[in-house]
Amino acid sequence: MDGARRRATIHDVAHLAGVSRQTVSRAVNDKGEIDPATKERVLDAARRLDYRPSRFARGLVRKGGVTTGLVVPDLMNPYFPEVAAGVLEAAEQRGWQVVVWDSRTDPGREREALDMLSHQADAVVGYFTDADEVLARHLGGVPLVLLERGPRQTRFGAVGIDVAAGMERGVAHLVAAGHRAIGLLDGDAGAPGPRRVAFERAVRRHGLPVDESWIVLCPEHSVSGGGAGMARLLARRPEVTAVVGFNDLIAVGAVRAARGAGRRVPDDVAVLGFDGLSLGELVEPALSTLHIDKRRLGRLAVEQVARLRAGEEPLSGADAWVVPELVVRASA
Amino acid sequence: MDGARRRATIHDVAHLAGVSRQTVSRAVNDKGEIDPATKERVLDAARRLDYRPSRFARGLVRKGGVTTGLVVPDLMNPYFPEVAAGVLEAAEQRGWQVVVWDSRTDPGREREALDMLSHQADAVVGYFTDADEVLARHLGGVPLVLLERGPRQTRFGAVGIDVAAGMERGVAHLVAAGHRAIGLLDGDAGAPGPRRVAFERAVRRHGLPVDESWIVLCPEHSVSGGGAGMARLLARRPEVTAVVGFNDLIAVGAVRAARGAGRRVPDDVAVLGFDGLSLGELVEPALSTLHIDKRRLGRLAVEQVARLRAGEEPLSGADAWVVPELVVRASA
DNA sequence: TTGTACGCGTTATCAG
DNA sequence: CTGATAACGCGTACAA
Repeated sequence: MDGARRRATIHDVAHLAGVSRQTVSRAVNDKGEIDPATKERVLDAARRLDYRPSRFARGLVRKGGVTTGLVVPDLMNPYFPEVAAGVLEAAEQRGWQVVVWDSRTDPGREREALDMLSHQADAVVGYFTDADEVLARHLGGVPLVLLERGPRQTRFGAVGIDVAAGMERGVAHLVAAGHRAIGLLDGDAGAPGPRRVAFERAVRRHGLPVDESWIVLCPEHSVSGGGAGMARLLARRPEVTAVVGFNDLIAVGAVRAARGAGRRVPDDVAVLGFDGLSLGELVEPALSTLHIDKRRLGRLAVEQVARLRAGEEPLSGADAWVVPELVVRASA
Repeated sequence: MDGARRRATIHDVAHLAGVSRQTVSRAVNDKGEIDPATKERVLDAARRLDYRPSRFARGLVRKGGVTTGLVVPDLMNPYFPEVAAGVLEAAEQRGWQVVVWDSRTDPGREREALDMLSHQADAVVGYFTDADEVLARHLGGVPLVLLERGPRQTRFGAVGIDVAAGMERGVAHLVAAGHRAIGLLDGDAGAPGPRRVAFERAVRRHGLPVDESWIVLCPEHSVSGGGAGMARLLARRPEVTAVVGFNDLIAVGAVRAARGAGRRVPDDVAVLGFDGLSLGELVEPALSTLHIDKRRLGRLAVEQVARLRAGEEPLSGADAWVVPELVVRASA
């Protein structure tokens, strides 16, 4: 009839039903202490006016529930729905709700998300690339928990992944299998990320060669991005006999590119992923990978938020730190 | 120092800074009309008290932003993150935020989600199995848009998938390829769902046999669920030469089960999925499928919500109806 | 059983 | 530039 009209308030309902606002409140909230007849009359009026209590007014007086924001870089990458599932699970247990933002791996959009969430949420957890300083500026004091950042790297809450330990295991596995020419399909642009640093260290420790010629950047973090990266690596370092991918998607792309270039996997070149997506079991050959417990990551993040809010000591050490586990399948 | 203390209000800040609440408001909201010196003093006090404006109080007076709830059955199924991405995208464009719930395909949890969201959200979109009546009871008048329900099937808003048209195309393709013994790996328990109904109709139209012996139920909607279903179908109808899966995950499971049983795909048995997951391109053989534009589905749902809220006529016909597109790859 | 009066935390209006 | 005062919409003692 008229969609642009202001929404009905409790007052309107009271007026229409010929009662006081208090009575309306009782009827709507299904309290006792009200005559069934009037209650029906009130409810009817409410229905006719399409009345719904304002969640703001209600939250104001009832000390409304907790809302936390979740910022992920890319919902279409199967990795992130899994950590999101962990966050949702833990949040729900506490009766919290979570509003989700996809930043599309764009620092600008990450900041926009913060601007929004710092107003609408009681806490934020997510993936951010900016430095603490700039994050703080967009945060307005809202508690923040950074995903996949070491606790020593930020003054905010954090839940990390022990990339170094994972990479160590992965490289050791490859070396044990006899590989001496190992490449990295990296995903971190700009400064060397944890994976690259850990990779170089691990490879060096085994007395193998490493320099930037063994490392190619895959800005895409996708199967096709991995394919492109692998092609470049193959061109630059034809003698390569094993590669580890920044994540499973990239690794899968590497497998396909290797095969496309006429190499057998794992016989000619072994491929190791870093994620543990269930997708890895489905491809041919099945992907060996450093499996990360993503759900746990999400749950831990929520727990950190809870501690921050309570003013408790944040989780630390092994409790706020998930370590990748080597899963050997066919590809390596 | 003390986490359980009540949060500081604007009043506390005003008191500490020795100004009025109004001045605090001006400082915090970065309005003009305030002396830089006092502003700094106020901001300092706010910082010291860890003051953050109540989003409820603010929403109350400022006519707060729109929040919509999104309820999905299973975030770990790659299908749903994609529709979620569509919802988030469209919502963000309108400046709305969306709170996400995973119902784990449990009607009971779907209702819980409604109970919660009907209080905290201005609208809800999602997957629900209950009948209109019971949904309405948990909805308290909040606008609802049902995902993947025909507009004629509900009194709420809806965005549908033209399963019949899709299935028609799929079965036609199989028949054209010479298949005469076609099975269905269904996913809808209880009453026959749209896929099953459409399947039976399409197969019959081509003069082929159908009865429940050709149809097996996969309650799991996963790769392993599909595998189990395929195994049963193979046992019951060894002569089967083609199957269509309820979704791509189930179809992938079917492929693996078929191979495990010594059948070649697609030579001995063709497999057709129903989803269009990008995962389908990665498996071996690549999965033929009825591709659904899931992002669009999500975007349309948000658009429906917008119309509902504006009191406009909801989208209908082709505009609220996404039709699956046959993508032929290797598996069929 | 029903109504009155007040407070929740913030912003807007209008004086000063 | 700053400060009273009045909403915003609802819940809850307390009184009738």
